[in-house]
Amino acid sequence: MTAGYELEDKVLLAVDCIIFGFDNGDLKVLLVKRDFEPEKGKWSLIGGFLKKTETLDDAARRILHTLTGMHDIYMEQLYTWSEVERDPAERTISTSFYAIIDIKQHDKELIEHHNAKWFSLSNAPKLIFDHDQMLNKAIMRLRRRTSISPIGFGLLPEKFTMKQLQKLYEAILDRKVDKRNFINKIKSMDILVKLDEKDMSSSTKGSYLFMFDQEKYDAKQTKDFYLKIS
Amino acid sequence: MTAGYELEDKVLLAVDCIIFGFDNGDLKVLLVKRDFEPEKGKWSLIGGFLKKTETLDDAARRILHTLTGMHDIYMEQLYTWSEVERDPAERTISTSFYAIIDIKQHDKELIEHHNAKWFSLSNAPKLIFDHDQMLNKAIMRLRRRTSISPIGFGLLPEKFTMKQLQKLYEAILDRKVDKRNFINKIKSMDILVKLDEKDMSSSTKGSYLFMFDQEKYDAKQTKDFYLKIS
DNA sequence: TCAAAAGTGTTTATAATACACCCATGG
DNA sequence: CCATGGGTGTATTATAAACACTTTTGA
Repeated sequence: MTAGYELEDKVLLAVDCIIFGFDNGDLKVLLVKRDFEPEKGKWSLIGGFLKKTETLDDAARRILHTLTGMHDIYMEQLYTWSEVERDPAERTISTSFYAIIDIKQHDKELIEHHNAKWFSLSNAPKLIFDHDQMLNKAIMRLRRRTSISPIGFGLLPEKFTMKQLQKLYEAILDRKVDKRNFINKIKSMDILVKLDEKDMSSSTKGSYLFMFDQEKYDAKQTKDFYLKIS
Repeated sequence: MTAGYELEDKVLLAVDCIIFGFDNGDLKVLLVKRDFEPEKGKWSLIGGFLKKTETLDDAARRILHTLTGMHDIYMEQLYTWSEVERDPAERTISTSFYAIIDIKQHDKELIEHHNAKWFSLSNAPKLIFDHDQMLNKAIMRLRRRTSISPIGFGLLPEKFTMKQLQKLYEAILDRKVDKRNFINKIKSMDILVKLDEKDMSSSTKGSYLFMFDQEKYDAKQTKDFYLKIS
């Protein structure tokens, strides 16, 4: 069997990862200082090149791990960018992926990787190539996702307060939501367990801690379940 | 300036187009008989390879035109497929695009291209590689899009009846919708103009013809406008 | 005159939104 | 005893869904 592919152009396929982090009410993005040309020394998304022996998802995981030490991050494919001059050095197509994680839970992994740094969305530096476009598209996608389906585990400590959860939504959606409506909505979703424990760190009264109920959450995920935050 | 890209793998980047067609209440997909190895003679999506000098969108348009004669079709990027063994002949990544068109308006262009053929979704043949997956993902995306935002121009004749529009939605969503709710909804969107003309071809009473109001439609498109069909 | 498709509104249910006061406690 | 953040419920509005009869006219 001979394939008729001999005359076709081959190109470099890059992967760029947009990692959003949530910490203390603030939505951030993880960037790295590029250590090779072109644009060496400038800030960029976490990127690298696909190898022939791996899928794009594999490549994204490998690159993320190499540049930041993080592992077990589920990333979702976002878009493939193909402007001819997007990388001035050579014709390169890039597929972008994104994920959102809890910064605290991954801080230790990151400490030794001094090239990677968290930036608040509001004061992120200008990025190389079309990475600003990628970031924007990722923000849009994240907002849409967030407003129609509950945010998963792993973004908050195992035990968290309603206030923390609300702050998370507010950070992603970039607007305030009504406390009572928010709580009612979350309750109606029935994916949280209220604990007897209280968090005393931010008030005299203390606020109840909650956990995600993995089973209920999974059950709902499979259906056409959605959440709309007022 | 030297780029540090020399050691990276290069791959073939393919483009596959999923063209949905609507004709007479039936939703179809356009397939071609492959005329090169591997899998020569089998049915596949409309595909080809990216050239170094074009974007993916350019490539999609070029390939669609080459294989079917169609032009001026706006396609939306769907997903990039990268399983290592997806094409057994050589490592190939593929970005898929989709569009939906009015079959009647493009029939003439297609007549001379005997390799391309419309198939109803319900009895499409098995496709090569991962093309069935691509098709499925495209159907899902099309349904979601359809249920949250009005379908554009170009899918129906310039003048059309409410019945035709309803059939279009029903074909895409693959379920019946209530006539009165549908009409009320469409009216509330305020993007159609009712003409004085009637279509007499399907009843003695005749049914009014409508046209899209391009300006109103564009205005709404820019907003967060959406439509939900009961 | 009747068959076949067109056209038309109202009621009900559900979901989204707006909104304000009391509670508990450590200092 | 009071300042601070925690906790709670209801009324209103908007949207979705269910539902059936009358009109027209060519054959």
